[in-house]
Amino acid sequence: MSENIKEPLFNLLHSMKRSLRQAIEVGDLGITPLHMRVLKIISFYNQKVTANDIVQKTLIDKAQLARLIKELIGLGYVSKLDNPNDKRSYYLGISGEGEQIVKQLSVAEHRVNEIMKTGLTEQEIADFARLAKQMAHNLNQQNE
Amino acid sequence: MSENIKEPLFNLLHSMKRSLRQAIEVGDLGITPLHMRVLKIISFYNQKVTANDIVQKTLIDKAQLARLIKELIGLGYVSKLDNPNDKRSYYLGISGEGEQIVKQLSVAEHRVNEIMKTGLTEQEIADFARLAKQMAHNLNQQNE
DNA sequence: TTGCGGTGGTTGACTAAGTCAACTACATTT
DNA sequence: AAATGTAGTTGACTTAGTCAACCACCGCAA
Repeated sequence: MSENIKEPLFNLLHSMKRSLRQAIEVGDLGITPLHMRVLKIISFYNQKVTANDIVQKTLIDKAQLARLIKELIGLGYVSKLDNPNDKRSYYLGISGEGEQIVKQLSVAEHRVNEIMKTGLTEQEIADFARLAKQMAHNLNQQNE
Repeated sequence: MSENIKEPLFNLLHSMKRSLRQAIEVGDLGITPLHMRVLKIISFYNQKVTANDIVQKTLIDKAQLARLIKELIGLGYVSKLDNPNDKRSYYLGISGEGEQIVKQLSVAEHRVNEIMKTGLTEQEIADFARLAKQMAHNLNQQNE
């Protein structure tokens, strides 16, 4: 009988979310892990990413994302820029404060990342990430 | 720079939860994936498991678990049995209907499991599970 | 060129999941 | 026996995730 993968995965995610939340709360400012996730993407693709792009990348529901972005804008971390090619959409840019937050919280995230990797080799980490991607891909294929 | 493991993991969990929910909804009866998770544990350790044991195993918050169990009892899938050694706690038993549900939904879960494993070797699956456990363990160590 | 189906984004209304604190009842320690 | 600890419950709340309806705009085909 082949192993059930879900249970360890649920456990891992749970622990990870808890650690991340704790790490992030230190320098707190109304930011949740999900805000952080989105903010990092916006930071990375600064002014070259639309809400819809983020939906594609993350599979976050577009309704939820619209709200997250509204909140990030409300906090002054993000702004909308007109997209001259398509008046329905807009590019997302990050503010100086936004960058601050990303930088600051990246440190915390990195710490969690390192803790998580304790006792594992780079090869194992890479394999793990590869397998996770593959499995997600398998599941997503199925649902279309 | 070492790879960030969180993003693929978040994606995988997201896809997995979605698939599971869909798989479970087919034969629906007020059951969520989390109910299922708890119900399976109760089925496995039938009459030999307490609420607190489940909290230890899963890290589900005890408040949340109390409510889940109340719901499962309300649905007639689970019952409480007095624990003669400790009047504060009780053992959890599963009913015939409960077993039915577990059996039925295990099929659905197994299907999702198989989809997830497409193109991976048994060795890779085993490694993946091992690494997930190790990482969860690392994180949990840290938080005490 | 208009009109029609599709897409990006927003809002409403909701369910599921997770958290924290306070409390009850019983157990253990000292 | 008193103090301290633990199992489970309840209240009140936050974070995530989902679905449907809608608007403004896009692109294409008749």
